[in-house]
Amino acid sequence: MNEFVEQFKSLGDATRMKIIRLLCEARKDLCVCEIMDALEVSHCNISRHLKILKTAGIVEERKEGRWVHFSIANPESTFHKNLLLAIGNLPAELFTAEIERLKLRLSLREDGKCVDGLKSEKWMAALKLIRAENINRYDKRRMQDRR
Amino acid sequence: MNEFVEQFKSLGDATRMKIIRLLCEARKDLCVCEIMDALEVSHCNISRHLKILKTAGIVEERKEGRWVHFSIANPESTFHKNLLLAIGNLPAELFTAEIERLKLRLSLREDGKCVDGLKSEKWMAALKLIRAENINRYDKRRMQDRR
DNA sequence: TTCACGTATTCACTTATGTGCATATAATAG
DNA sequence: CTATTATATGCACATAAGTGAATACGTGAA
Repeated sequence: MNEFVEQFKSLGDATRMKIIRLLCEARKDLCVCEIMDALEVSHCNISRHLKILKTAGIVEERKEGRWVHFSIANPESTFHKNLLLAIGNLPAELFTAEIERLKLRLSLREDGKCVDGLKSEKWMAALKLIRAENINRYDKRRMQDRR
Repeated sequence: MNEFVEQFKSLGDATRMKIIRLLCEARKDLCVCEIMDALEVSHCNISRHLKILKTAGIVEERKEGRWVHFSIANPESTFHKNLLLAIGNLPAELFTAEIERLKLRLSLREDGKCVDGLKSEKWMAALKLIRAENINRYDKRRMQDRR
C-alpha cells in the first residue's frame, strides 16, 4: 500500500513530472546532465529527484563507467502503468520548452551517447540560438494576442 | 500543469487514497461520518482530507441541509481518469478492513441515507460484532500459517 | 599517481504538510 | 429561541520535503 502512496508522492512534484515526461518522449535513456539542461534545474536537484523516482520504482538506472543512464522502469503493476499513461497523455503544450531543449540537447550526442556533461559550452551556444528564436516567436505571439 | 501536480499530491496520502477507493467501491455518495467510521480516522481529519481532494478536483460535494455528500468528481481529463483507474484497480486486499467497515456502516442507512452521524452507539455495537468476528478469523489464519 | 568529470550526498535552511484538540459555522430539532 | 448536530476550520506542533551551495564518491584520462 505504501509503495503506491509513494508513487503518487514521487510524481507530485512538477520537476519530477517533467522528468518522467521527458523520459517518455525521448524513448531512450537520459543521463543527469541531459535532464538537467533540458529542465534548467541544478544537477544536484536532478540527481535527488531521480533518486526519489528510482526509490519509488518509477525509473531505473544503468551505469556505464562514470555515466548513469536513467529510463522509465518497466511497469510492475497496472497502477504504475496508469500513472505513466496519465503523464504521457498530458497535452504536449505543457512541456514545449522542456521537450525542445531536450531535443536540442540530444542532438549534441555522438554515437548515441552524451559527450558533453556539465557546463558544456556547446550547450550554452546552442541554447542561445533557440533562446533568440523563442524571443522572436514570443514577440510574434504577443503581437497577435493584442489583436 | 500545477493542477496535475496537485492531483498527484492529493492522492499521495494513504488516507486520501482510501477515501477515493471507498467512494469507488460504494458507487454512491458518502458523508464525512461514514468515511470517518470506515477509516477510523477523526472526523476533522476526514473533513480536511476531503477538502484537499475537492480542491484538487478529485471529488465533489452535494449539500443536503447539514449533511454533505461526497462523490468522485466526473473526470474532466484523461489524466484524472487514469488516476482513478490506478486506484480502482489496486488489489482489494489492500482495503479489506476499510471496505468491510464501510459496508457495515452503509447497512445502517435508512431510506438510503445516513442517519447516525458521529459517535453512534449503533455503529459502536456493530463494530464490536465484526471485531469479534475478525479476531476469530485472525486466530484461524495464524493457526493455518503455522502449518 | 594526480587530475578531471559525472553523479551522489551533506549541511543548513525554508516551506509544506500532516495531526490532535478546540472552536466555529451552518442547519435542524425541540 | 436554545440546544443539538454535521461539517469545517484555527491553533500549535512535529515531521516531511524542497532548495542552493559545498563537498564526497567513483570512474576514466593523462
